[in-house]
Amino acid sequence: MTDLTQNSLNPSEAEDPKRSDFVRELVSEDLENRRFNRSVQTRFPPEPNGYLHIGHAKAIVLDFSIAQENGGICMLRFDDTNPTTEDQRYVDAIVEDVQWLGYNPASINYSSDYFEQLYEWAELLILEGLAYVDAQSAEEIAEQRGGFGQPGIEGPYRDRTPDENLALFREMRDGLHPEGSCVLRAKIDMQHENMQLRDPVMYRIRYDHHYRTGDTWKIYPSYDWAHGQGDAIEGVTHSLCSLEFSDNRALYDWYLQQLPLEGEAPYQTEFARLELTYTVTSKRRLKQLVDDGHVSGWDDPRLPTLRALRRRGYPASAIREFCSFIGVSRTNSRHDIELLESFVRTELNQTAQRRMAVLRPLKLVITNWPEDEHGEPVIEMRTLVNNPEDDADGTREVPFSRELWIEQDDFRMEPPPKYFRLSPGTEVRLRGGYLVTCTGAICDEEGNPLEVHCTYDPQTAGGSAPDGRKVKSTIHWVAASHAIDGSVALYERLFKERIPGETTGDPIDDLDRDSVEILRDCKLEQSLSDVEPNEVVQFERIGYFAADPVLEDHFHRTVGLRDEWARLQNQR
RNA sequence: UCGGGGAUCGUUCAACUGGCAGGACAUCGGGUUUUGGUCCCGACAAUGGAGGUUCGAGCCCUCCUCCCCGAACCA
Repeated sequence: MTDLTQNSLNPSEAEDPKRSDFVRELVSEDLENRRFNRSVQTRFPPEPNGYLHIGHAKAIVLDFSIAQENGGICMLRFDDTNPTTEDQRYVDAIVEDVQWLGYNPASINYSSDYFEQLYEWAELLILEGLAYVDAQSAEEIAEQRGGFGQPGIEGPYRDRTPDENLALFREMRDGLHPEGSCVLRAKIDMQHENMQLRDPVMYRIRYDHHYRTGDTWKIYPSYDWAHGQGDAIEGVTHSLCSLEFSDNRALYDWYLQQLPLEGEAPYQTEFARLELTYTVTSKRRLKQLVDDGHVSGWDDPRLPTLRALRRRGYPASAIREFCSFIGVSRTNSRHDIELLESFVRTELNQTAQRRMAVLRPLKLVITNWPEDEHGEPVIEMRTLVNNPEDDADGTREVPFSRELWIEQDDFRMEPPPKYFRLSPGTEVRLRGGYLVTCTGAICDEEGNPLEVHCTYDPQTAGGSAPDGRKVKSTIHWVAASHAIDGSVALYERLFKERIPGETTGDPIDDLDRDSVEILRDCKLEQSLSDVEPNEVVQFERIGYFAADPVLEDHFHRTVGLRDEWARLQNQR
């Protein structure tokens, strides 16, 4: 189960300094001109045939914030006009994801609830001679539609009488015609330069079971015949969608003009969808990754789906902030994934509690550490700050003793230039513990360190020296006697290329086959066993990690900390 | 080929609709620091091209170039 409770909007988001964009400008103009006699209404209209991803988040944030900023409402509407591909489980998942993102739709609607109304309106168009039943094959219809620069031609059934059409259409509804045998088409203009207006299909016959209407219907409305009408029925004012629907706008308007609607009709505005570097956001590509087993499922943390980002530890607020920051335009663009990550870091830096975890352990022994009366090493409790960015998070007690685990990366037998961490003869701080000086190390035959030896300065409890001397590095540690064993999943980008598939046309070719690394012998600070499922903590000096919702002591790397040392090394 | 959109620092979003091209991320440099984190300071860097109008053009006009979308009984 996923925790969906902690997603109220930040106050800072509500009073977001008004950034203007062309959509908001349109809305304010409409408000000034009193175009609508109803409040601003928007809707997020997914088709329940897949899972929501970061691209949808942009649309969701836009739809909801436009409404919120103007005292209006935003609804969730499932555009479920295709029984072949849609399913209730997608509805459930989408509702959950929208909620997790932090939004409560004013209502949850379904295009399928309008099937009856849509059907009546279709008969109306037929009666007015604006729609006809075409008994040609899909291929024939496509052929007659013409092409870019070539006008279409009118088919043989175009001039049937309204009565004939009505009878035929009712037969279609009643299941008297096989699938694919005929369609209802709007009678517009086969020569129109906009192909969308070349007698578009309004209804097709499908004998599939619809997940909501069951077997009630044998005919299903097309997207265009359902969408604008759904908007109108619901009272939508501003119908926002992505750029590829630009050409559909004329049809959207045409349909609404033919119908006896009250009040000003909604109108459609298109904007550029969100693309990100090093990932894909298309239902088809995502489905392929899942179906072909390139990832473990729709919530594989390497995916850009909302459930994956959630599992990975991305805060909903960071996604929201990111989406409103990037704004909205009509330019095809691809944002750096780093920008999203920087929003995640900014949020998590403020909110995530700090803990110590050693991912690749190396034993460190403090040779002059005292023993108790039984000859056992003393266990000393050290007090560590939970979050330097937020005093309210308080402190915790962490055991410290003679034998500790430290990160393999934090010791070098022969330190490279600029290496500030432990090496023979150097002194470092064990965070919140003591200053220790390395006296040497036991190595295997190949020279790999097995155990590092240090002496500690008893005067430096807490980590500062009374004489004021400085050390160049602070490293994290976990007491060997109290460490819990855990595992960690380190994620890299799923794709090696900035624009997956750019060169070959197939993103799969750019898949990084090693995009996840599981570390199984990690040593975790005791308190890490208390972390709630999906909670994100910072492993000091490493990154942000989300507790797996089911696996014990397993963490997913949300995002790493910026790493100056790694950058230095890459420079050479 | 026709129709519809688009083009501003490396990436993106701005520029009060004709008045010194700004921010964020990234990069580079510096400072602070018990996280090589955070924070702070600084630097780099752009109006696709050619004409025209204007005192003045990213913005207006003309031509050109390049990119995206459109010929499902998908959405």
